[in-house]
Amino acid sequence: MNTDISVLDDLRDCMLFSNLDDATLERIADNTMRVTLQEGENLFAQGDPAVRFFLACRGQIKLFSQSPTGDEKVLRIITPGQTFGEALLFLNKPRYPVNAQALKPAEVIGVDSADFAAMLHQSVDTCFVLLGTLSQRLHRTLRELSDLSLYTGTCRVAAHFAQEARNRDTLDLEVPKQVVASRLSIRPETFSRILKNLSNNGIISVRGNHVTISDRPALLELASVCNSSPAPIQPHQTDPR
Amino acid sequence: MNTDISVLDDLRDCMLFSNLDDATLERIADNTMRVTLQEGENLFAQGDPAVRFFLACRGQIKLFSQSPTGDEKVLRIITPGQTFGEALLFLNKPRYPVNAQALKPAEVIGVDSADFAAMLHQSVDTCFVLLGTLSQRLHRTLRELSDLSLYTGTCRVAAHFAQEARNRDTLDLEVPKQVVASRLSIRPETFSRILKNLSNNGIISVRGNHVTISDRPALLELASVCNSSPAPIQPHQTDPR
DNA sequence: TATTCGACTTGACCTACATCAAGAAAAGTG
DNA sequence: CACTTTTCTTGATGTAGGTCAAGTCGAATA
Repeated sequence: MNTDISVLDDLRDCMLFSNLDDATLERIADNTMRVTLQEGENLFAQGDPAVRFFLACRGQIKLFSQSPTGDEKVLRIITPGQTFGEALLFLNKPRYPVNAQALKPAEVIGVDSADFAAMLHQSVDTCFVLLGTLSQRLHRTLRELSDLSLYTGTCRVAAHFAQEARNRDTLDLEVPKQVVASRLSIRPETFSRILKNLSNNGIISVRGNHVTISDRPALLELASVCNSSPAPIQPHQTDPR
Repeated sequence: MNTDISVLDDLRDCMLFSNLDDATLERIADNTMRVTLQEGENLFAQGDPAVRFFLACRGQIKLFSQSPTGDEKVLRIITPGQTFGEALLFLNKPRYPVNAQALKPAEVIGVDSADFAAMLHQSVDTCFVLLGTLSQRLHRTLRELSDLSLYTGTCRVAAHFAQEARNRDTLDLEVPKQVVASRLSIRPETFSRILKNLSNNGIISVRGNHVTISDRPALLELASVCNSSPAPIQPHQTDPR
């Protein structure tokens, strides 16, 4: 029996559980397990039976698919407060469709799926929260899918930065560049070249994992209209002065 | 007030509504509208306010995204019995994220979203049906997304045929080849070449929209292992005899 | 049966991006 | 602070698949 008071707190902080009364929450908490992951450690692998889903409390976790040849495609970066694997609740013989690996030391709470499903039956409100979450996730995924076949790499990078920076003129890459690249379905080398190109055109400037947007209109233009890069990706374009 | 008895029947045949009692179902049916679409006619466009979702009764409808330059990416083919647009129920300011266009004369039932959401609050079972539907759709979409960056066109075609044919050794393309191509994120020209290549290798044979699988093991091999085509796509490989 | 129109195919060519192979920078580590 | 390891960058080159243009085929229409 899990009497760890902090589990309750962590659950309560999460939208998905916020509609449940204390008694219900405690029952769920009883069947949870806290898992600590070191950087690079795997939480589960593609194909593993999925008897529980997770709430991230600390660190970062990447969800990624893998081809037989070992190539990876990062599908999602989990940050604290997010849940993952809940969608599997509703499949009959659920197995994780992706790998989960910690990008930095992480801590997650594993919630028993069957247990939670039973609770769900008692709370329509929670059903609605979950429905909302899954809907948004579905739309975002569909958008990524169409973006991938409709837009070039440069364009997807521009759109990503534009969204990531929202109203600010600066943003930090919270994960290694190669991971960002994979999320955008771009090879690290190509991603590097795209960044350089955008820099050379005075649209952004990059220092380490820190990106400054110097020409937002141009970035937005690229993000929307873009089909071919404005100045195609060139090797060593020197600043003519 | 919609007293059309056939609407009730059509709703009842659909999983999403099958758990509702007659009274509830009739209340929903009262607020539905039957829409008949000619081939090529649009049901809604990307960006339209989404006040209702739909149940397809007849025909085929393609859901597709469009780039500023007019390029299309087909995301889903709707067939009779399927619902679409329900996920928008749970967004605050819902707009259709895709275009919907009839591929052949079609008939759909439009269900008022707010109306249905209210009903949903009364039926946890229906929530679960919906959760199941959205989960599966999410997983399929995620798989397509990773397949797109991990596998070649040939491989995606092989996988598509393998799945479409399940246990049979034959399958019919239910939509124009260019639409299948777009679903697989392949240009019509390339799709044509891939089909020819698979034919030349004796893996399938194609006559019109009819595909026969002549070498299933080879097809499955391609579908799983494939990163480069086994015999790369060649122009006019003649049968050497 | 001729004719039109769209869907499909084929060829020639091109390009965005991947791959391979070194370096250069960071980031850890002893 | 040297030393290793990993990440990132850069260049040279290759290729899957896109683009453009010209057929060909087939179904629908006249």
